[in-house]
Order: sequence, then C-alpha cells, then structure tokens
Amino acid sequence: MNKERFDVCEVSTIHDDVLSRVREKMPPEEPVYEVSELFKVFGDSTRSRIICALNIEELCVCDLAALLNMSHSAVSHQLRILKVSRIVKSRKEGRVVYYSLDDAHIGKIFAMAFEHVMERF
Amino acid sequence: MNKERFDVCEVSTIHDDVLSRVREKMPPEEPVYEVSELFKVFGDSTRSRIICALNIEELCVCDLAALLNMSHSAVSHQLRILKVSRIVKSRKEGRVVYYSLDDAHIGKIFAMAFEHVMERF
DNA sequence: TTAATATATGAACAAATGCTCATATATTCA
DNA sequence: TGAATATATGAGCATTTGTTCATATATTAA
Repeated sequence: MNKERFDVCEVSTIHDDVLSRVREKMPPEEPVYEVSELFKVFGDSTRSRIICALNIEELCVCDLAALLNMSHSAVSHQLRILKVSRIVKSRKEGRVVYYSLDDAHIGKIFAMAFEHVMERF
Repeated sequence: MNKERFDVCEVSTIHDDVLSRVREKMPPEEPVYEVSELFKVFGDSTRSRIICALNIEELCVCDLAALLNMSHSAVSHQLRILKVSRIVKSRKEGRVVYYSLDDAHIGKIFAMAFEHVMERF
C-alpha cells in the first residue's frame, strides 16, 4: 500500500488519489481565508492582551492604555482594527468610549488556545 | 510619554477600581504572549490552508504544493514554521516526508473559528 | 466662547514577513 | 558510482505591520 503510493509519487510526482480525496473535503476557499484573517488579528500580542482584558469586563481606551502600559494612540489604533474585524464593539458615554467583546465565540477560541499552550507545562 | 499617561490617566482617575479588578483577573503575561504567537502562525492564509488540508489527512510536500498551487519551496518554508511551532509533525518514508497535525486541539480551534466566521451569513 | 480632556487618525519609519531563486542535502535507482 | 528526485534552506526583495508623532474631532465645563 505504501509502495503503491510511492509508485504513484514517482511517476506523476503527486499522490493523485489522495489529492482528489483531499480536494473534495477541503473547505471552500473564502471561509478559510476569513479564518486566517481572524487569526491574524489575534496574532499580535497587544491585541491579544486587549482581548484578554475585555474578556474580563468592558474598558475605555484610557484604562486599556494604563493596563497595558502603552500610549493611548497605539491602543486606539489597535482597537480600530479590532472593531473593523467585529471582535470588539464600543459604547460612547460622554467623551469616554467603552469597549467590550462583540461575540462570545472570541473568549472560547482564546480559552481553547490557552489550553493548547498550557499543554507544554 | 510616561509622564503624560501618569498625569492624565492616574491623576484624573478614570476607573481605578475597575483597573485593579481587571489587573487581578488578567492571565499571566507569558501564556498570553504564547497564545498570540500561536495565532500569528495561524494568521497566514497559506498556513491556514495547509492546516485545513492536514486536518483531512497526512500529505507530503509535493501533494500540498499541488493542492495549494504553490511552489515546493514556499510550502516547505511554511511547513518549517508549522513544525517549529509544533503544529505539525513529520514522518519520513524514503525521500518523501509526510506531514500531519501534531495535536487534536488545532482542529478544534479551527472548527470554532469557522463557526465564528460563518455566523455572518 | 475658550480650555481641557478622551479618543481617533494620517504619515512616516523601522521591523517583521512571505515569496522567489539558487543551492544544498538526502534518498533511491540504474 | 552518478543521475534523478523530494525536500530543506539561506539570501534577497517587496510588502505588510505596529508604533510614534502630530494633529483632528468630539464632548464637557468654566
């Protein structure tokens, strides 16, 4: 069986049978692309920290900047990215803007990632 | 910059009580950083596509290159990143190297992300 | 109105990233 | 042994990204 696969590989350079099977089962391109875009947003430590904080409770820009020890501008830029990606939502009260997570999934995805990371200890 | 934050934020006392509460509940920095590193690896469409493919069954570099319509070199570079991050593992058979997912968590995290992305339709 | 404050945003720049190309390594077969 | 094949990798380059800085907008209060 392995030999057969090997022969296929030698002749046509690829495992045609395996490939067509995988091609059938592959999820459509668009969602895969969107999932990777979602992960790209998660894949910055500033944004991850913001998400972890907002997973505890809603916070304003000032709170976040103090908590993360970063400039208001830097935090605001990242919040914009998070908002455009619909990961956070905002609520304005006077001149203060409160941010919070936009979807319960976010916390769950992070919890699972934490679980995975923690496996190594 | 530190001065500005101090004067503006802590003296003008936005939400000291909220802040100390959140500080207490924040997860330790190291795992948060590692989680964001994990997401950074997921956050590239080539790597996401590789992970989706390997979630179906193990594949060699050649198969992946054909499936994704990319150069062997590009795929190999990304596989290296995935391997260093312990997201995939490899098994050598002759000169063919078969890659597969290294942990069941990976598929679950992706499934949950898909669920989130699909909510918008 | 004017001053103060909270947030938002455009430009610029350094750092990181992903691909290509060339080349190296490893394995099989003639 | 040497040619062919599958994969790996270093260098170079163009693109993307995250921060800072300066400035703009919006809201409150004097």
